[in-house]
Amino acid sequence: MTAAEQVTSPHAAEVLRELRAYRAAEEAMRRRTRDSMKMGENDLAALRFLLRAQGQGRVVTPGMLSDHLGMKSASVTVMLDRLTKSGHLTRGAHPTDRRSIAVSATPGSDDEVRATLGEMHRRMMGVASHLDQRGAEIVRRFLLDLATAADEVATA
Amino acid sequence: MTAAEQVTSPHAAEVLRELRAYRAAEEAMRRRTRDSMKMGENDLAALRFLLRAQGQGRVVTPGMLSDHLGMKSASVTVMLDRLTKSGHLTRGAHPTDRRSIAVSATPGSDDEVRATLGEMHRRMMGVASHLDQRGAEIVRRFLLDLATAADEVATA
DNA sequence: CCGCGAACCTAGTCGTTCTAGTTACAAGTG
DNA sequence: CACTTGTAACTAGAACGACTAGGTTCGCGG
Repeated sequence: MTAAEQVTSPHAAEVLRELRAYRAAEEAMRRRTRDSMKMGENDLAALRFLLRAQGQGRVVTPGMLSDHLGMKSASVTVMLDRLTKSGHLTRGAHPTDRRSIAVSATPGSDDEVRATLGEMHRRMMGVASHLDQRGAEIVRRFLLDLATAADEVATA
Repeated sequence: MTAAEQVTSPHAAEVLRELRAYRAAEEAMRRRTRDSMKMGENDLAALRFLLRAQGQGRVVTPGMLSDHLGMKSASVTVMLDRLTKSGHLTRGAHPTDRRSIAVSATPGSDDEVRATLGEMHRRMMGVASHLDQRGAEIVRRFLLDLATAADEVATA
């Protein structure tokens, strides 16, 4: 707005506008998914985390979900109750630590999430595949710089 | 994972990984800001919307916030109560429609938000400015395609 | 074998949003 | 001008989700 900001190149503003538009679109998509599954934000994030870990054969405990989602362990317990009652996951015995618990997604939940987020992932992969090697490098660098910028804000 | 997805170029996966990293970083940044201001997500979004509109001399009504944030008007009322009590905004008379209300941010609120999100915006602008014309076009196209993909998922 | 810490759960509270219903005003019609 | 319909915001009350505090069970080191 001020004269000092006029030094920025005109196409930079275009890029940021497009970035905002993408973020809005993705958020709206995520919201539609949550609404159609009648879930909260954390519930869906937990399922995604769970499915990804399961795909790699890793065991997931409530504590890991607590760390990953930034929730207190008590809140995780209630969330697991909720998702268990809705049939999205089950609690089982932990293979090595009898204090702990192994959380696993039900097959139905797996299908449900893959049907929506998997579709999204495929499309995104399609978009990214249209980049040639140089384009990919440019985009990658751009995203990396943005992430660095975000990390540095309000941290110093 | 399956053989069918092996057709995607290897650098595409890299790009998507970077994209996820950026989204996580931005979300974390936003969360830090919200926590430091002790506000909810919508509260902060409302303030940003308000400040941007105010910068353009536009009048903001509760109804506009309701539309923009996807909240019910009743929820907006409560949110305005909250933000008024915390000293971030004031309610005033609407210039033309006496049914309506003009919401405006307090100077203190303006400073507070600019100090954090303005900093973020400057940094993002800096990153985007490092792109040359061709790079900007590539990134812009990429983001536009992603937004289109998100829009089309679960809509058909 | 005993105490300490870790992992999870239970109970109670608070904050945020929603639905339903109300009041005040605007706009169009005879 | 009187009347009807629609719009803007608010009030009341319930639902939902996350947090704090306080158990319970179990692994581990002395």
